[in-house]
Amino acid sequence: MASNFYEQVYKVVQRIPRGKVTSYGRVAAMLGRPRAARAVGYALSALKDPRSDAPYTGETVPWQRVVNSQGRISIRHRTETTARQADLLRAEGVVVDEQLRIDLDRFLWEGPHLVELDDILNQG
DNA sequence: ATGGTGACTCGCG
DNA sequence: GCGCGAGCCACCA
Repeated sequence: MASNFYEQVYKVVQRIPRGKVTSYGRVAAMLGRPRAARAVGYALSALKDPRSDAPYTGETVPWQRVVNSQGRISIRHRTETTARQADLLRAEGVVVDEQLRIDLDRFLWEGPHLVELDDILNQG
């Protein structure tokens, strides 16, 4: 199992199918840390300024597919980033209304089965 | 080691 | 449904 928490977050996020979303809390729960939602958000914010040799960047990790538990794009982002997230999601078919809400009954990704998760974290 | 910092959540009123 | 307050956690100085 990868020792770096951020790396695990990125690996799981990369498995979110196009056109689907999940929440920070759910990603944390998948990693066995149900209360580490904030850390997940922090991990994704770190994608903004990656090291030059970093394998995980905003280009390789579909960060836009992670929203809050209410199914809303976090309004705490900088306005421009929020708008970009909405655009990216709409571009892949996710319906985002004017209040930046997404219907989780339609677009929520339930996550991988336990056996798959093990492979994701170990192999990637 | 210690404390500050978020792209979070949940429970209340 | 909305705002607030209080936990919670990995990172980094």
